Amino acid sequence: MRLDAATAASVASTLQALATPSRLRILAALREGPMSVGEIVTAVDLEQSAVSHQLRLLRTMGLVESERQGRHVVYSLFDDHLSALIEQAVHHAEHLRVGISDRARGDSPDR
Amino acid sequence: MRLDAATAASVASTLQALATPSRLRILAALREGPMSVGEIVTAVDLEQSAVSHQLRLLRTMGLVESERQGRHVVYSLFDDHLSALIEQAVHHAEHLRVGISDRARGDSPDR
DNA sequence: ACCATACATGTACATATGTTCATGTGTTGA
DNA sequence: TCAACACATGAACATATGTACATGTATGGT
Repeated sequence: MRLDAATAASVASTLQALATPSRLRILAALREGPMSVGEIVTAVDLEQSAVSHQLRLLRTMGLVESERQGRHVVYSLFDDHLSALIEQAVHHAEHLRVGISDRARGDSPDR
Repeated sequence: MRLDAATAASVASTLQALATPSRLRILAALREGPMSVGEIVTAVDLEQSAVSHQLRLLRTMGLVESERQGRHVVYSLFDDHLSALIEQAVHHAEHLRVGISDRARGDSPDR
């Protein structure tokens, strides 16, 4: 499979959206169903500001949608393809982690 | 699906390896089979130094393996799971690109 | 009208990341 | 042994990225 530069850039930018702990947790949580920002904040344990910034990014990239409900804004995954991609990515990535020297920062829970 | 911080960090770091155009192209090329560094350089059109650096990263993360053959060093994907992950990631990511405002990073618009 | 709630946005900043340039290391052939 | 080839590595650098802090905006209750 050879990817031309444009396709690679496009796909990479989408993958980039899944490639950070905070966004991955947000997206994984949203797989359970639509959630308000407040619920997401609780689910991922980040500052509200940080969550909003990441949601904005995900929204700009078309991975999530938002809808106002009263004072709340409810976010949801764009579609089932994304949900499937997340599930498989997590599944495969965890599988790949078997017996890895992993000196790359896959740790440090705090921050 | 709720991911704890440690799992999210771990999976995210793996996904990060796929989330850059250069590495994605390298990995996609390697899906066709083992290749020497020189062949990879030709395939992805990057400087040899840049390719070596990325290969080193991929190797440290356990995504690729290398074997010396004469003056050449031949790289290959770690296993079929990775190959499958790449294929699906590309496939899904391209599908997600349909009708997206995609104001993020360099790519061609379709709207 | 006022205020609390819920979320968004601007700014700043420390850190991470990818590439290039220069140089080092290992291997083959003459 | 020497030269070229193939690749790795170190350093420097510009840029991208994620977060916190401060503040702005919209909604609902009283």
